[in-house]
Amino acid sequence: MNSQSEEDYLKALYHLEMEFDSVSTNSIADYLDMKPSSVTDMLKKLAEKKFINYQKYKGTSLTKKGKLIALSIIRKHRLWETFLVDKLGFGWDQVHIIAEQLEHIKSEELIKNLDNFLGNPKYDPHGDPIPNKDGEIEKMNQKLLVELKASQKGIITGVKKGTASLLNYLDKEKVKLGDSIKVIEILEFDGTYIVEINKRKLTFSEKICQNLLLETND
Amino acid sequence: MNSQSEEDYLKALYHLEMEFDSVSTNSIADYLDMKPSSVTDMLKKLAEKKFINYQKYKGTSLTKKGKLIALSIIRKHRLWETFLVDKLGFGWDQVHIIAEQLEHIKSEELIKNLDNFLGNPKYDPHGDPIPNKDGEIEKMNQKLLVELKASQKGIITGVKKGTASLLNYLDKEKVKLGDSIKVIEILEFDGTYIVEINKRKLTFSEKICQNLLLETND
DNA sequence: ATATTTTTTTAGACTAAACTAAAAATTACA
DNA sequence: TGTAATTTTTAGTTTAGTCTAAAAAAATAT
Repeated sequence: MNSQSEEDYLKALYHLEMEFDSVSTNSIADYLDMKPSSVTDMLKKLAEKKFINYQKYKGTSLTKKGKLIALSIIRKHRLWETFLVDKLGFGWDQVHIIAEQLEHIKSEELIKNLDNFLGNPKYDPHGDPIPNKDGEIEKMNQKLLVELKASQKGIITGVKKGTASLLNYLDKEKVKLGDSIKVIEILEFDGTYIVEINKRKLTFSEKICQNLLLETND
Repeated sequence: MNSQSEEDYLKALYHLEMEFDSVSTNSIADYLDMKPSSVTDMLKKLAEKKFINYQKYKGTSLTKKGKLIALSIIRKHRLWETFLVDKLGFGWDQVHIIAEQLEHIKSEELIKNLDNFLGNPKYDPHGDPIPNKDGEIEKMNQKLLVELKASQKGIITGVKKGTASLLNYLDKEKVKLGDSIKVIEILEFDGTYIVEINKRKLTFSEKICQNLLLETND
C-alpha cells in the first residue's frame, strides 16, 4: 500500500509529464510546494519501488507501473469531483480541495460502486476525461470551438483557464459539459458561430469560441 | 486542525466511556490495538489540548470540548455508512472499514451537503443514531421487540450483535431499518408476535423478537 | 575554456506517532 | 501489612516525511 505522500508525488509527476517533456526536481518541488531536497528523498524512494526511472541529476519519468498508480488516483479524484458536483450540489470550483482528500481513500469496491452510481461518467465537472479502471484515458483531441469549421462536431469538455464566468453563462443557456455541439454556420464579418446543441440553435461570439474547449474525434 | 490519530483516540475514548464507567490506559491500547506506552504519550498530548481530563495513573475522561470532537467524527462515520449502504449498494456489514477512512475527510460543507443528500437520516445502517451537527445525539430508549406488549409501537433500529442473518431475512421481507412497527398481537403458547410494518401484517418468532432492536418513546 | 550561476544532492536535524525495555506506581492477595 | 502481580509511565529508539545548510554537479555566460 502506498502512502498519501507517495500518491501525491506520482500524481504530480503525471501532470508535469503531460505539460512539459522533461520533469526536473525543482519543478516537482514548485508544483507540490516543497523543498527540492525533500523531492530528491522521495524520488529515491519511488525509484526503489520501481514507480519512476531516476538517475541522479538526470531528471525523472514515470514507469508503466507508476503511471498506472497515478492514473488510478486521478480516476478517483475525478469521480469524486463528479459526485460532489452532480450529487451534492457543489459548484465546479469548490470541489478540488475536497477531492484531493477523497482521492486517497483505499477501496477498489468503493470506486467501482461510485462509478456505477454516477452512471459511469466519462468526463469530470471541469471537462477532464476520467480514466477507466485499467488506467485508459480517452485521448481527447482537445480543440477550441474557434478551430472548427462548418458542419464539424465535438463534445463540450470545458473552458480555458480564467474564464469561469463563461461556465456560468453556458449554465444559464442550459448548455452542460458533455453536450454535443455541431457548427452550423460561421459568419464571415465578425466570426460569430451558429451552433446546434441539444437540437437547439445558439449563437456564440468569437470570444466565446476562443475559450470553449471541445473533444473532437479527428 | 486535529490529526487523524488524535481523532481516532477521541472516538475510542467516547465509545469506551459509553461502555464502561472508567477508561484505563490499557483498555484504550486494547481497543486501538496499540501499546500502552503509545497511549500514554497521546493522552498527554490530548490533555495538553484540553480534550481530556488526565492525571497520571488516574485514568482519563473526555472534556466537553473533546466529546464534541468525538461526536463530530461519529456523525461523519455514520453519515458515510448511510451513504455507502443507501446510495452505493454496499451491505451493512461491509461499510465500517471504508467509513473509518471517510470520517477523517475535512470539510464542514461536505458533511452538510451529504446530510441533505441522504435526507437528513437519524439512524445509520446498523441502527445507531447519527449525532446532529451540534453533537446532540438522540437518546434512544433502545428496546428489544420482545419487551413490547400488544399495541405498543417502535422504530426498527437494528439487530443484536452476531445476528447478521436476521438482517438478511428482514431485507427479504422488505423490512428496512427506520421502519415503524406496531405490535398487533402476541400469541400465548409460543410467544409469536403478529406485528404491522408498512401496513403489512408480519409474523415474527420469539427468537426474532429477542434480537430485533427498536427505539421507543416511553 | 574557465568562472559564475543554477540546480540537485547530501548530510544532518526535527516532528509525529509508533515501538521496546525498564522503572515506578498502584492494586491484589495471602 | 507486606510482597507479588499488574498497570502505567518514562526513557530511549525507529520510521516517514519534512526541513536547512552546505557540497557537488550541471548549465550558462563572459
